[in-house]
Amino acid sequence: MKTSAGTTTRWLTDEQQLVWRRYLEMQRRLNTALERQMQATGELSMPDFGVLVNLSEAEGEHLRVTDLARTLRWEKSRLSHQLTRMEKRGLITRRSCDHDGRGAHAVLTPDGRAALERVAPAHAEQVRRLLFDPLSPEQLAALGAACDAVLSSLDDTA
Amino acid sequence: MKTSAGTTTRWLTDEQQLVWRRYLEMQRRLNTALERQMQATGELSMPDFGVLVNLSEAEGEHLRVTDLARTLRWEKSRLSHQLTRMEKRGLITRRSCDHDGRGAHAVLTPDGRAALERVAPAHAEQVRRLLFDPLSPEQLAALGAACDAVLSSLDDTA
DNA sequence: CAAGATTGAGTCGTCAATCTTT
DNA sequence: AAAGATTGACGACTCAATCTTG
Repeated sequence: MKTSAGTTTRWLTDEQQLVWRRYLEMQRRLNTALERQMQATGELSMPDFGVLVNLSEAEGEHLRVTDLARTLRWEKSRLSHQLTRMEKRGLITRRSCDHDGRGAHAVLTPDGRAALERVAPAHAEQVRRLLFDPLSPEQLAALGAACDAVLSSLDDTA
Repeated sequence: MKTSAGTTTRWLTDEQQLVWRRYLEMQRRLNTALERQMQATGELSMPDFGVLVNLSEAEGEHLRVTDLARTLRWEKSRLSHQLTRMEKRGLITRRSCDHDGRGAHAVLTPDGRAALERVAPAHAEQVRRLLFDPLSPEQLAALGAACDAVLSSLDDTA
């Protein structure tokens, strides 16, 4: 785009511009591909999958909603909506908390666990194939370092 | 997650797992931060911004809907919905095409251009600050190379 | 029938408001 | 009042269906 007059904005360099657009495109196409396959192999969305993974890794396959929200770094309302949709489909149930009248637990159902196991292998394969296979070990390390650098900078700001 | 028995799935290595989760988190938090600032400084979303940038860069500040969809690599229906919302807010208008009765053009309005110019400097600053400032030149190059590698692999598959 | 484009239904996500329990 | 959680309204995206013109 063209710049407006009289400002001292520091724009992106040409290389940064290019990388930024490529990054956005990669992100979107990767997401689309993953979403589509997950939908096809097990009628799950990526958010569904994230919730199911976390519950399956938890002791007793259940978690307090707050803890789950913190682990996923999701907003409470987003998680609540998500759990409502997943409950409607029988992937999880909600159970009230013993020691805290305000609290609630999300519990993995057998159906939820089954869906997860149905989907997980193909998902792992696809992530490997689409993201990691194309990367050299150095590029993998660089990507990891880049994520870390950006995340800690985000932590400082926000 | 735990693996089911009897399969030969090749899972991700520990390092890949870690990078993948960090990548997902970076992606989401970066998007959230950018969306929020764009909303705050100019009542625009990232998709709005993408459309406005492309129109502003086009000859005469208008594009055929098909061309715009191809440039953005968006599905037609997504773009159509997006244009409807933007038209309702006065950021663009639609004009029918002279030489093809089926065609339509999306045209940047003065309001749309104003919104773009209002938002662009802070957006560029933020992308630089959140993504590029934390990266060394080597990391920038590596990220670019990683995007290219993944994208060309996606091109081969899809 | 192909291509260009729009529409409708359904899911996902955010924000602000709400309700309950501590 | 603060913490835990839910709800409603609205924007964003996908898929399938539709409409119109070539």
